[in-house]
Amino acid sequence: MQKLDSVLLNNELFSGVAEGEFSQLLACLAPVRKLYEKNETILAQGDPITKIGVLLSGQAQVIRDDITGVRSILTGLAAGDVFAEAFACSDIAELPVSVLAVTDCSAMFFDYQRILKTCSSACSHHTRLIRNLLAVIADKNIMLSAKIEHLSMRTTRKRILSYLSEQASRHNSNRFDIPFNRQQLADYLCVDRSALSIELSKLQKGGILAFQKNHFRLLKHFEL
Amino acid sequence: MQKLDSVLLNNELFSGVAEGEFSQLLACLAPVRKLYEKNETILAQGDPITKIGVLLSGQAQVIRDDITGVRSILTGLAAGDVFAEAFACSDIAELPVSVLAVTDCSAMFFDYQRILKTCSSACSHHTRLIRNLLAVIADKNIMLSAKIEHLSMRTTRKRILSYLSEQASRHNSNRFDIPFNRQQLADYLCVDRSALSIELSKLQKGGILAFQKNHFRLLKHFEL
DNA sequence: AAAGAAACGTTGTATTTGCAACAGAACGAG
DNA sequence: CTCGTTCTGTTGCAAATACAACGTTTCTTT
Repeated sequence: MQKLDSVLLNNELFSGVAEGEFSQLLACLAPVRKLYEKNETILAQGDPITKIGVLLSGQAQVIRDDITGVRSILTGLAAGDVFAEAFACSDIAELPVSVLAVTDCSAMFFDYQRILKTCSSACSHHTRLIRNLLAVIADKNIMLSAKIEHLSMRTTRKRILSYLSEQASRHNSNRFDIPFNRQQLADYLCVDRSALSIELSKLQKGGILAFQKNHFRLLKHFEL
Repeated sequence: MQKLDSVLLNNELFSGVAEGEFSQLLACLAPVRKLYEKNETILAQGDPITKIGVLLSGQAQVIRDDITGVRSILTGLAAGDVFAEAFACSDIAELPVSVLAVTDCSAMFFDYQRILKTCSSACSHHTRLIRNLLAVIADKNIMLSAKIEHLSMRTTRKRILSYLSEQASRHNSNRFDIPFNRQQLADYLCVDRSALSIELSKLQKGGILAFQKNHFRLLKHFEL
C-alpha cells in the first residue's frame, strides 16, 4: 500500500526522515498494522497503554465513558492523525478513553519503549523521531493552553478578543485570516453561534475590528 | 547549595536518577544557574528559545503581553516548577510569553539540544531524562485536555458534574476528596464562587451528590 | 439560469451568570 | 476564651447567554 506509506512518511512524527532511510527506521520500530471495521473498537477504555497510534485511513473518534455511563465525544480523528500519544508518554497505566472506528479504518501502532531506546547501530533517526514526538506533544500543549486562555474569559466578547488577539500575535499582523467559519469558531470558543455573530457585529460597529468572512482586522486598542 | 540540589534531585525531570549518578548527569548537561532579583525579567517575550528552565527558589509568573499591550498572568511558578519546556520542545522560534520574578529567584537552565543528544558514554540516564521530559509534557497535556472538557460545558452545573465525574473516574470511586476549596474550584472552572455554591447546593438538594467541605460523593446517575 | 443547501446576521425570550453585599461557620492567633 | 480572618452559603438584581426561529446572502449543483 504505497498510499498508506506516504501517510506515514508525511506524518509529523517522521518529518525530517529521508525517504530512503524510512524503511530502515520502520524495520527498527517494528510497528503493527491493524484493520478495523466501521463501529469496531480500536482501543478500549481501561486497556493497558504501550503503543502510540497513527490512523492511516478512515475516520475514528476518541470518546470517554463517564463513571455513570454517559458517553461524550472528545475528538475526531482523520487519516494521518496521531492518537494515544499523550497517554503512552505519561505514567498512567490504563487508557482513560476509547477510540472507535467511525468508518472502516487502518491504523499503525508503534511501541513506545521501542521509540525511546535508541538502538546503537544504524538508527540515528531515532533521535529525530524522539524530537518529533516531543514536538507533537509540546505543540498540542501550546494549543491547549491557548484555548484554555480563551475559554477562561467569561463573556463572548472577551473570548473573541482573546482569540483574535492571539491570532494577531501569531501572524505578527493586525490583519489575518482565521481557519474557522462562524459555526466552527463558535464551537471552538464554546459559545452559541448566533451570540458570536451578535458580538462580532457589535465589535465591528464599535470600530474595534473589521471583518469580511474569515478575514479579520484588529483596529484599535481595547480592553480584554 | 545543598537545598537547591535537592530541589533538582526531587524534580520530576530527574525522577529515577540515583543520587550518586546525579552529579555525573549534571556534568553532562552543563546547566546554567542564574539569580534574579524581584521584578526582574527571567525570560522575555520574543527571546529565542533554547533552554528548559527549572525554578530553584523564589516565585515567578508566566505572563503574556497582548499585541495591544494588555498584560495577562498565565501561571504562577514556585520552587521546583519546570517552565518553558513546551516552547523549547516545540518548533516555534520565539517565546510567546515572558517569565517575571515575583520575589528574588534562582533558576537553572538546561539546553534542549543537550538533553536530546544521548552522549555515547556514561550518560545512560539521558534516556531516563528524555522519558521524564516526555512524561512531564504528556501529563500536562492530559490535565489541559481534562480542563478543556470541563470548560466546554456551558452551564455551571454541567461544569461541576464534568469535573466531579472526572475525579470519580480518577479515584475509581464515587467518594473522593478534591484538592480545591470553593474559591479555587470556582477559579479552576472559571465561574463565580457564589454561583458555584448555589449550584452545589441545588445538586445536593436534588440528591445527585453529597459533600462536606472537600469530600464529595456522587450519588446517582445524572445527565451531563 | 434555477433550485437547493449552507453560511451568516438578526430578533425576541426564557435562563443563567456575574457581581455586590451580607450572615453564619470554621479556624487561628493572641 | 475572644477577637479577627477566612471560608462558605445565600439573596437580589443587572447583564449576558442559550435557544429557537426567521430572512438574506453566498455557494453548489444540476
